[in-house]
Amino acid sequence: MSDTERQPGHALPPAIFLMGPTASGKTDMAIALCDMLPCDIISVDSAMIYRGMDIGTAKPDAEELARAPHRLIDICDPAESYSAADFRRDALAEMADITRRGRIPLLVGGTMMYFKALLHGMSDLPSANPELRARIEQEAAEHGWEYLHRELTSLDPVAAGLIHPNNRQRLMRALEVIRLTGRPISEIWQAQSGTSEQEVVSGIEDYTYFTRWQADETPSLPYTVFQFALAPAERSELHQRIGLRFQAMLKAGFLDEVRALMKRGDLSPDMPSMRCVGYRQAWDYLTGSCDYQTFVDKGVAATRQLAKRQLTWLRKWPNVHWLNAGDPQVVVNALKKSGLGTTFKSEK
RNA sequence: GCCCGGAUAGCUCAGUUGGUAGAGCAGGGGAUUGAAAAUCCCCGUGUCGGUGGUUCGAUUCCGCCUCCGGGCA
Repeated sequence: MSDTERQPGHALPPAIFLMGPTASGKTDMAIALCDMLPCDIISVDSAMIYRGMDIGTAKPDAEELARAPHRLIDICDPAESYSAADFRRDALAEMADITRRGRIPLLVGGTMMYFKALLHGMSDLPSANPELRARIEQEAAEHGWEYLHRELTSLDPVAAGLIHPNNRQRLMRALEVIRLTGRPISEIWQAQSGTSEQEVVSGIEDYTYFTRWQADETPSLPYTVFQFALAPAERSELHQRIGLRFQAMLKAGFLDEVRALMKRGDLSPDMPSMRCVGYRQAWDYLTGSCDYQTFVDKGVAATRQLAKRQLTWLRKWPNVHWLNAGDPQVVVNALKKSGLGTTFKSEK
């Protein structure tokens, strides 16, 4: 957490985070903000990255996208997978591009892991290796997952202590990293330091007017970040919105969308895309594993559970300005109060 | 009208050979380093339908009542 390579005298360019649980109204607010501030939207959403997954991900429609283009949506085929590290790389590039044009990156979404990766960076670790993972699965089938956890205990006791034996996904990842690098993953975590994105923002040093209001102090992201969380004050209100939105998705043809994806024939329910909330439950219904009402109930419940996990992230998130109404003027006022937002040349 | 089942946690149900009860789901809290809308951890007091009786003690046994299934008329 050292703040070494930042040159004094050069203020960092601004960026806005608009975070919040699913169905809290982030997209509407972001689009409204685009009419009030010189900002461009980057989506921070691990589901909207997929092409052909529009209704179930509550992706903005064509008209909204024409009004307020979103970067980092529709960048993957549903058969592909994408990672937090991929997101960090792509988002940094988009932020640099937007900043270079004299505009403000507005990062909007609910994938908190992506926000965290962007803000704090990630250790230099190898990416997923499907062949190795298949081999580890095979070993688990032969000896059991407890055996693999014991193996991790002997190779990397620190990581083994942090990873619950039942958490196969993380257990597998820890073993994967050890086998790929020969080093314990916990050692690499500890070795993490600020990485070198200085070059990413080179050429944009003319932002001298903002204060450090709610600025994130971590050195890893070379921007002054203004962070907002949008969520209703009452959980019950969010639940209500989730229920209504799920019904609206059904009316809009969500099941047809999933049928079309299934018809391709190359997608399977264990792929990240098909594990998304709603899609997983629709898959079960369309393959006859449950009845319609069960599908609806499970889909709504899964959405509520997602929102709960997103709120768990947000509750402890430092430097967040909480909003419980979808009024974009509140954001603009908060930015103005900080000194930002008045000096931009409106060049729409 | 008669007979047989049910009635226990928000829901579906298990259980107590009589000593006031526990699973799954839902819900709540938490973790989160290349799958993160993922994955995982923790959290279960509820007039055991009502009312009389037997009993030291009844949610459990017996009677009656109410409601819900199913069957016979």
